[in-house]
Amino acid sequence: MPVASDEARDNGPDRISEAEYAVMEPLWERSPLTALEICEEVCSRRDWSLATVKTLLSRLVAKNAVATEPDGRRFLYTPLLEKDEYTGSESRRLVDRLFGGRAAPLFTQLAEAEALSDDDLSEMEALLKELRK
Amino acid sequence: MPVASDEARDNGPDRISEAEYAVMEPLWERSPLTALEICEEVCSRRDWSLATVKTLLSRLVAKNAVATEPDGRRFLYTPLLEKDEYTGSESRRLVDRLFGGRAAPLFTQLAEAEALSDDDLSEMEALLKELRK
DNA sequence: GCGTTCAGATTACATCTGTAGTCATAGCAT
DNA sequence: ATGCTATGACTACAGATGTAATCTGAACGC
Repeated sequence: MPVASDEARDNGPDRISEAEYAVMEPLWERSPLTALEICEEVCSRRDWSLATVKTLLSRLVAKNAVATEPDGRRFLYTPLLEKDEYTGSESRRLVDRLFGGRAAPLFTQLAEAEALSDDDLSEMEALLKELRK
Repeated sequence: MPVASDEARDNGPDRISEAEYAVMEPLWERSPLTALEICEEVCSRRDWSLATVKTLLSRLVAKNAVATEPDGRRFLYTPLLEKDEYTGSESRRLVDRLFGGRAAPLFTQLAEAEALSDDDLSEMEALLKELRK
């Protein structure tokens, strides 16, 4: 039986790296998944070997970002860190670091980079209206 | 006379790290600056030694993000990478990586994280109106 | 039962980052 | 001229990250 690492003491949530994020994505789509299933999702896209995915998974477990559940001889992996939690904190970090915590300049920046589609504009208008209620 | 590193071959602009970014900030405020002047700006804030700033500066030079100009026995440093260039590409990266290139979900995310001040909302309204013209 | 195989665990190793310390040298002060 | 000093260059080194290869042991096939 695979032994769940006795470490992974409840430390605050560590930051997860870009490669690790790529491994989280399939888990956020659907979980639990096995290492192999995750590899099927990402290995071709990123040109990784299964071993790489396994390494990243154990680091994620060490960081308390995913949980393992034994299933026969292997593990099923489930995210502990929610996607929104992650994207939220990363977004916040960016805004804090680059724009002094103000969100508006970020969107100005994106507008200048022509990174705002018409759909984006409509959705943001709607959301703004909502927030203003 | 200080010898400009013969490296720094014209490679595309490398990514700059968080610590390096901290060194760029004073340069974006005002330039050129000496290493010491930069240290005066950031060393206390980040609790760094002058040596650290110098290391970061040489890495930035190697990455073609700042230029040096000899001034007697020392260097004057000037940014080559513009602040907008940097914040723009970082913002874009985030949106691409975390939100599939769509800006609206980022906005939603920030709203949910209560990272939007009233000022932000007003500015965003103005920005949207402007873009819609 | 017993070997094969497939999982996770362990180890590897180069690069990047954060954070300095030390070396070498060009100028300045005397 | 000459030694002191300020400055960039070089060196250091631990931890994070990207990217695996190898080891070890349990499970399945026969």
